[in-house]
Amino acid sequence: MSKIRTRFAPSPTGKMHVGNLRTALYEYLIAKHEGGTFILRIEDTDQERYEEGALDIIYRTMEGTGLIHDEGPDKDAGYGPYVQSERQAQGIYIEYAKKLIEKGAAYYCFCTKERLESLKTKVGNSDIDEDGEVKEITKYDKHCLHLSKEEIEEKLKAGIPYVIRQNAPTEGTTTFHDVIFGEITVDNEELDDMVLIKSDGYPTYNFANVVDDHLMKITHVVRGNEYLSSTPKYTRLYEAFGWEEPIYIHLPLITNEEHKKLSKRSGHSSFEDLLEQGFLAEAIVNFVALLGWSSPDNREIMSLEELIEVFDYNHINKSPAVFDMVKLRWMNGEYLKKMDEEKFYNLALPYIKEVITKDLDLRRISNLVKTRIETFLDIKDKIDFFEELPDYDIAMYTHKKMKTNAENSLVVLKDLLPVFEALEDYSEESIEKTIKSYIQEKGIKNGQGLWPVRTAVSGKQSTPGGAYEIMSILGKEESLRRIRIAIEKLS
RNA sequence: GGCUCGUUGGUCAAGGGGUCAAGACGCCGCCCUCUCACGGCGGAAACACGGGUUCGAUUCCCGUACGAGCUGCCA
Repeated sequence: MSKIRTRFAPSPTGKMHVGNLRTALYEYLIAKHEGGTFILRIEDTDQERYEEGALDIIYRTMEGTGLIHDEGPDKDAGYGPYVQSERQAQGIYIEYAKKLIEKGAAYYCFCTKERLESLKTKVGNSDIDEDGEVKEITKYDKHCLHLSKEEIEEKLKAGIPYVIRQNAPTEGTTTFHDVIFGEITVDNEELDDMVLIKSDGYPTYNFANVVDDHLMKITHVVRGNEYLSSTPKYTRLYEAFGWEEPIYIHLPLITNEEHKKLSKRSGHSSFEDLLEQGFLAEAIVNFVALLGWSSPDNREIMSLEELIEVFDYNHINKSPAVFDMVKLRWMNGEYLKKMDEEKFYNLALPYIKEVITKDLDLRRISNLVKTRIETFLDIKDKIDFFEELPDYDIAMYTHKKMKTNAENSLVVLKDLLPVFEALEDYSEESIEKTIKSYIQEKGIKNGQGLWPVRTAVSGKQSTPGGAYEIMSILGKEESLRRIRIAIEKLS
């Protein structure tokens, strides 16, 4: 079998949707698993939806996720250009559309918007679209198919706007094969004469895709499930051209918690949003890989390299997958825990500096927080007490499991205050030794001694790290100040 | 409405005629422990429903229900 060639073909219309990201990932994995070629093609045939900067987002996402393409606009390997608007300018699509017209598989259509509108039939009020409007269905009536050569010439010459439509058969059936969904057959009666070339001269996605996939020798067409129902039309196109169809791999949808297609507002719709929410690119990629696929050996935490090794597109799921933020958070936490200290520190630093302005050992704070967060955004709430002692309730000193209460705590803190005042060495070890010997001397439990101290210096029920770490990071002066405040509160 | 697809615990997800129906997240409990976390151990929790086929269906077939996608000169 020839070398695998897959392509990622995004439209530069905004952010990188996680569904698109997974498609790109799978295309990359399918190719790389067998040493194939992964191609980036830009599908900018919709001038209206084109957004400035969207191209940058695409490149940045690919780079950030490690999905490095072998061919693309910036790496021409002889199949270029890789940008559809440029291909359009070269007349590629119109050339192929005309070939179809010659074969009778396509035709010029001069119908006006008004006439098309009149073709629409209401479908009943049971079908309401997102805008609350009653849906209408249209099937083009092949009106222009019957125009004579002379009529067409005349209209063309007169400059009447036109589109080129596919001439789909009205009888029989069309069958195609999908790796994941198997054989799918539809009645040709269902096939609409879709537009191939728009009146602005640009090809539609439907047409450009088929032409480019063939011209670029794409072997495996990987795309979302939403294209499943239009695939028969592509099959007719391949047939009309006499081209061999690629292997189809339609991916199950990724949905939100309501089992609906991910929308822009759901907060996790794009890769960039996720980064902003404190997630790591590796974790996002890893997580998204597991939406619709699982490794044969049950591994879940996997690098891109490991994914390449074991990924098998024959074992992709059929059913839609819910994008579960909770599990993503867990996975991100796993990556954070595994990360080496230095790297974590560098990534966490900006978030730490958002809360800590005082001259504290940020490195130690970073280490404290490393195993306790799932995303970088969690850092803030965990370390804010280092910056400033919160105004806490003395009820916190009462803890039945620690066998301690406000009175006991006051005793402990009063006993310890002069000891800490006298203590010169505020290292963790030194503080630990000091408190432990007090505890031993008094014959009390660890908790009875440590709970009051930790509470006093942090003002919080729970903290990353314990009393020694906190005091040591805070330093002598601030620790003493907080203990004095505690004594005052408790007295 | 029509067409197409889907349906294993709350979520991801193995399995695919005979299994006590894996594992992970989350949840709960216990252990560790100065708190929180980490780590360790354990627990609750699923084959949508109805008919077939079969000695035997979660697995195959057909219906039903539910869900989703498509039904654009968007991709």
